[in-house]
Formats: sequence, structure tokens, C-alpha cells
Amino acid sequence: MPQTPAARYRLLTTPKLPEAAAQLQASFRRRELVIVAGDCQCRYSGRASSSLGPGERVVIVKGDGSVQVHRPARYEPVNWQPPGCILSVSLDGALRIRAYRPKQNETLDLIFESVMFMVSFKPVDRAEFNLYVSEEQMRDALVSDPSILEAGLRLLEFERKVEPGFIDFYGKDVDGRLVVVELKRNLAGKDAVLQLKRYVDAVSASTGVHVRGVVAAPGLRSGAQEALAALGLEFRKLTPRRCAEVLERRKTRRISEYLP
Amino acid sequence: MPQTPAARYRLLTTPKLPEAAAQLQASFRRRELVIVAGDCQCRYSGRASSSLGPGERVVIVKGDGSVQVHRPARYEPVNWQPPGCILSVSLDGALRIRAYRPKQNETLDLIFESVMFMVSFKPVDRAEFNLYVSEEQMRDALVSDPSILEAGLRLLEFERKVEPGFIDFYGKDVDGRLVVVELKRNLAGKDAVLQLKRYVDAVSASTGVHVRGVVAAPGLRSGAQEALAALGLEFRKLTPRRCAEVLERRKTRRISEYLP
DNA sequence: ATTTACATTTCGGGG
DNA sequence: CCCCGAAGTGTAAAT
Repeated sequence: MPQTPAARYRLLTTPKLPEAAAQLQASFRRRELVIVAGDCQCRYSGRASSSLGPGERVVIVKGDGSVQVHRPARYEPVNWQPPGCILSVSLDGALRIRAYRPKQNETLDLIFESVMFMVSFKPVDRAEFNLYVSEEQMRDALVSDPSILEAGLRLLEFERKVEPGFIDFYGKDVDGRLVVVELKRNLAGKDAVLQLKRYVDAVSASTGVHVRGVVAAPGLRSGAQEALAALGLEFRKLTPRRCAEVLERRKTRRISEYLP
Repeated sequence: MPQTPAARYRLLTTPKLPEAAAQLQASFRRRELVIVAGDCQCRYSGRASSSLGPGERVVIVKGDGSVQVHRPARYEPVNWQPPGCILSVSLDGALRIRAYRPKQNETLDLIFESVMFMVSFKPVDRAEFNLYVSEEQMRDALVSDPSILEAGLRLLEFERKVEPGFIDFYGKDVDGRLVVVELKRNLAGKDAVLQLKRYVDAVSASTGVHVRGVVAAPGLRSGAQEALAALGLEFRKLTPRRCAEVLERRKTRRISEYLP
């Protein structure tokens, strides 16, 4: 008879509370990932305070000291702690888990009346996560090929610092006029327009010449349209997809440079 | 011998993929909460794109059609979908879960090579969640008793609408001067100061008289201090805790009105 | 350590 | 439905 492979996880089904407490202790010490499902109350106190009466929830405690309490619906946990918590377990009729986060001096208490099931293990996961086309990558694409915004546009300075922050793109257009570009990966709202206005004003004040202000984004929110018009600024469409194409092309070129 | 209580959850330990697929199908149809742990890859495509190679992860699918993929560390899931997904399962050597979200036209694919364990159930959770001292509650406290900000301050208008948005608090001080208050629950930064400045300018333009601008917050970020000074605005300390006291006091008063 | 800006932000409220 | 802004925002990069 073949042997059972070494258990990759420890599982308790409908455990008594002392048994659950013991396994929690051990798992926290070993920095395992723990999933606990059962009837629990939650109290949080820190930057704010919250309370949540009894109900069946799923709790995940990770080896980095982060905690999340999930209800039957909603993407976000109803209560949580970011990484870096000091975890402790106690038993006094109920099973209590305390996650204290020194960084913000905040405490999350979970009080279990019963545990349906509980699993602990150390997931093996060394893969690298890759996300494509962030706003930064869109900026790279624009710097790499300013013509994707308008023909004849040239880069003058990369991440130019002015009074309130950094300009995404600072250049000259085909007629030699200064251009300040405010780049947004998502639909641009009023806030983006006002931010651009401040950059334009700052550059205009320091150079003494007229400066074009351009919002580059996949589209505009409705309020932004009026704001642009009122402030004499422009919009040009630039999508993450288009930028991805430019970046892909550039990568291909780089490779081809090494070919005979 | 006491009977086992009706199973509150269905659990599979190290299932074969077809078995896992069948249970997933059933659970998705019943809108249960499902936890799957195993070796999986992830591909996301929608507002952005991402890919993540194989590794052991914990996946939670909720009855509302939200999905999250958790790695051994980090509070936030590495991949996810908010509620409202159409879920499908297929089997072709690997076990594939697809979560498609029509609202944003985005797709998350999870490809399991193996499943360590899997649990499905419908958590019973009807408790009400209460969060104390949000920014809105701080505003309520300030409206209820403006003197917590400064002696003699009176409310003129609640959520007054001006050009770019709503003023948190609009009133008159002890000397009859107009006061615009920008309220922040956390430390106020430069952004809050600039927002206030816009409101002050708008009110000043429409009334033609001088307007005081006050940032009310638990404290100031460093940059905000200078910005305040430069723009001729003021800061007054207001903490969530102080507001909680006012709200508590008001509640007590309300009750006492009904006492003989 | 603190500040700043981004996020596949999510989420709720109001028009 | 979209728009807007708060969040116990979390997170990483820059100062």
C-alpha cells in the first residue's frame, strides 16, 4: 500500500476550541498561513473603531502578520490588519485572537464561539508577478515616442520638477511652443485638469512665454471637459493599449539591434 | 450515539481535478463561498494585464461573484475581481476557473495543476457592521457644536455647494467674518490646503468680502504648514476622538430629553 | 521615517 | 447610469 505523502497542511474539522487554540498558537509561531472559518465577533480599535456582532466568517492570517475577516459577500474584508501584527491567542470560554499592530497602535480582536474548520500551511510560491501598462509605463512609452500624442512633439525634459510636483512630460511642439503634458492612465477628471493648470501656470511664470497644457488620457470625465475649455487647456487621447504597442515595438527593436 | 449534525460545509482534501471541478460547478451555481488552495497560475486582462506563474495560493470565490487570489504574504490579493463576475469552470488537463466581469470587460483566469483542498459553504452572517468616527461623523459633530473648533463660531450653511464641490462647514466667527472649514479625519497635507484655497477663493469671489479659510484636522503634514502660511489660511486641531465625545454627549442629551 | 502619488483602487452617495 | 470623494484606504518610490 502506497504511503500517504507528507501532509502539506494541517486540517481540523469542527474542532473543540482548545484544540483550535493550540493549532493557532503553533501556526502563528511557525508563520504559516492560517484559514479559520466559524462563528466570530470582531472588534477593532485604532485609527477608528468598529464592532461587528456574531456571524459565520472566514479569517485568513498570513505569515507576514496580516489578517483579514471575510463575510459572505464583498470583495474587501470587513475587518483587517495590514502586515506586521503581533498575534496572540487566548481561551476563556471563547477563543480569542488578537492582532496588534504597533506601527499604528491598533488592535483587532476576533472572538470565536465555535470553529467550523481550520487549515494551516506554508504555501510555496516563488513566482514573479508581472503587471503590464501602469501609468509609469505609459509615460515611458510617451518619452520613447512622443509622436503617439501628436506629430512633431519632442521631449525637452523628463520628470521636470516645478513648484508643486513633477510634470509627467515637458516638451516642444512642431511650432516650437512649450508643452506640458499631464498623463492619466484612467479617465481624467477635474482634479487632473486643475493639476495641469497649476503646472502650466508655474512653467509659464518661470519662462515668461505661453505654454500649452495637454491632458493625455484614455478619455475625459464629463466635468473635465468644461474645465479644460474654461482654462484653455487641451485633451489628447492616449490609451494604455497604444502605449503597450509602443513598448512592445521598442523591445523588439532592442532585440533586433543584436541581430546581424 | 449522537448523530453528526448536518454538514455545514463540503470539504475535499487533495481531490482529483475532475472531482474539484464538479464541486466548483455546483458551488458556483448555489452561490456558495468557496475556498480553493493549490498550485495555480493566474492571468488577468482588462483595465490592465498581468500574469503570474505557478505557485501555491489560496483562492476565495464569494457568492456575490467576487474573486481573490492570495499569496503567502501581503494583505492585498495578488489578483482579484470585484463582485458581479460570471464564473465558469473547465477541465483540460488543468482545472480552469474563469471570472469574467462584464461591467469592466475584464477576465481573470486561474489555472490549477493540482488542488490541495477545497471547501464550500454558505456562511450565515446577518450582523450589522458599525464603524465609529468617519469624516462624516466628524462633520456631524462640528455642525452639532461648532464651538469645538473655536469659541463663538456659528453654522451658516450645511454642505454649501460652490464651484468645485461642497464646503464641509460654512459659518461666521465671533466677529461676523465668513469662515470656510476644510475638514480632514487624518493629517492634512498640501492637497487639503489647496482644496480649501479654492473654496475660499470661490466664496470670496461670490460674496465680495474677506473669507477666513480653516483646515480642521488632527494635525498637519509638513508641507501643509508652509502652504497654509503662503496662502493666508489657518489650522485648527480637531481629532476624531474629540468629535466622538461630542456625538456621545449629544446622544445622551437626546435620551435625557425624554426623562421627566 | 515621512511625504507623495498611484491603484485592475473599492465603495457608497447623489444627481 | 455616471460622477465624485472618502477610506481604519494599501503600496511603493522618493526625499
